[in-house]
Amino acid sequence: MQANEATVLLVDDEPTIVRMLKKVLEKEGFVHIDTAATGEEALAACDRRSYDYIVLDVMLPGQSGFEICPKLRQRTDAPILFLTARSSDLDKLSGFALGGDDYVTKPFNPLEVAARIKAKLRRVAKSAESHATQGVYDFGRFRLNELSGELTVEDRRIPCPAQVFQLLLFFCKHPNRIFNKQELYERVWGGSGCSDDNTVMVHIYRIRERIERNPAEPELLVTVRGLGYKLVRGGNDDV
Amino acid sequence: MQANEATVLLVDDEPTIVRMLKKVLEKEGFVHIDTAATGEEALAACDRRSYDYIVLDVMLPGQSGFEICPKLRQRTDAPILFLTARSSDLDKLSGFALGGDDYVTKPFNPLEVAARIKAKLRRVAKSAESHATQGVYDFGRFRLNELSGELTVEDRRIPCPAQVFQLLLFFCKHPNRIFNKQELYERVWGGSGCSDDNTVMVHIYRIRERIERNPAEPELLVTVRGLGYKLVRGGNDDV
DNA sequence: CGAAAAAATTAAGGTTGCGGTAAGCTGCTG
DNA sequence: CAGCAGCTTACCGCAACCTTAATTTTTTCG
Repeated sequence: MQANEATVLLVDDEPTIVRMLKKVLEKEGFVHIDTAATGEEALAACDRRSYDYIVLDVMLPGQSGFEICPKLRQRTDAPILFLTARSSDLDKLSGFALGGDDYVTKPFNPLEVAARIKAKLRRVAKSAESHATQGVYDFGRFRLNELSGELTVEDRRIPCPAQVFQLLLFFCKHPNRIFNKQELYERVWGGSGCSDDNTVMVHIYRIRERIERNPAEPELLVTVRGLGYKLVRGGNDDV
Repeated sequence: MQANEATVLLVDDEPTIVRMLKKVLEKEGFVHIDTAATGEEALAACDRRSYDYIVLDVMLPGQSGFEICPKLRQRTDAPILFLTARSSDLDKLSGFALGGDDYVTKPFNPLEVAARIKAKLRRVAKSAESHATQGVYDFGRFRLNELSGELTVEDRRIPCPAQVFQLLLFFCKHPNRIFNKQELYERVWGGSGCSDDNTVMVHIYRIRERIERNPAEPELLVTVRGLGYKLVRGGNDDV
């Protein structure tokens, strides 16, 4: 993905910052840049179209960036970069539990932001090219082949029943993104009936006992208390 | 297959997308590119001539891409690449059901699409080449000759009725890939009528009693409960 | 052209593994 | 310390699957 094709959304309530950042990004080759001043505007923008990258200020009027982030995640898989004013905000970013992919503290160097966006987009494009093609999802420790329906953990074929497979496949298609039980039930089981949290939970467990080194301390399919679960893709991320 | 020989069909109702994609593909060396704005047009185009690759938007006026795909499959074996707008559509592509071979989410990089098409065509060309002994599928224990319609198991000619032969041939053409009963019925029998799972199942059994050492414990044509059936082939895979 | 043979489909019964449910337990969190 | 969210285990019913058999359709051949 090149800068001149990517669409970027800037979310910040301070016009000066937005203006400056937009200017720099444009100079750096980005042409599709939208802006939003509040979290609500950002959500609306994401409903309207789909972005390749989102820059999100933490301090926003109304709902904070932290509150908005999970809601954005329901709408898009795009990488999110947090702008934080105080370094204490950083504490809350531990493990990027909210689904963020990067962060920068104010005051920041706009060129650095541009560079990070470019780097991430390059990486996404590359991985999209190598993976997904042929429906093979490789997470290092385990590998899932969508077409042959095979799960391989540490080079060993592990039997995987249909429903477990479907759920794991869903996570593989949306790595690093948090889903709560309702969402999972709706999107994997097919929506219809009222969701059964427990059913989802049991299947989460069935995935873990297959792919985790120690199911009691998940490293791949981690739970984010109060928000849901996410499949973390480690490896090639230089934050 | 080279880009300058392949014929490609683009199906999308948004003229801007079609125009852009066509332009990029032409720049990438493709010369035979047709376009269609609806599923109906696409079907008509496939009746008129045969394509090497089809790019199919999911969101189409009238019948959706998902609905069109099986009907295209009755007319052609060409690889189909789905363009999906929302990532939730992706869920429906589990197992690339419906006969799709690849997918890309909007907004997409047209160069990536071009690259995928080229890669697939290269792969198809290569596998067609390696199967220099045309229409002969050798699975070690058994061998199927498409042209002469002969099935040989452990060097013994085994009589094989038409429908059984067709189904086995289909599996041979797509080794290691899972198909459920509906898919099999649509793609081997010719879709139209509502699929009869039982018919497929009986024919699976007919195949097994011919090629398996012990039909009760299939090793070649295995069932993946809840997902479907697949013909396993040890070693080299070109899915 | 009609009867017999083969093949395809439909039907029926038996088996099993999976998926959902529930229930008890653990450990955060306020 | 109480309450709640999540973990873990075990169990049971059902649906997916297999297999055989009957019936219909197609093909073959006298």
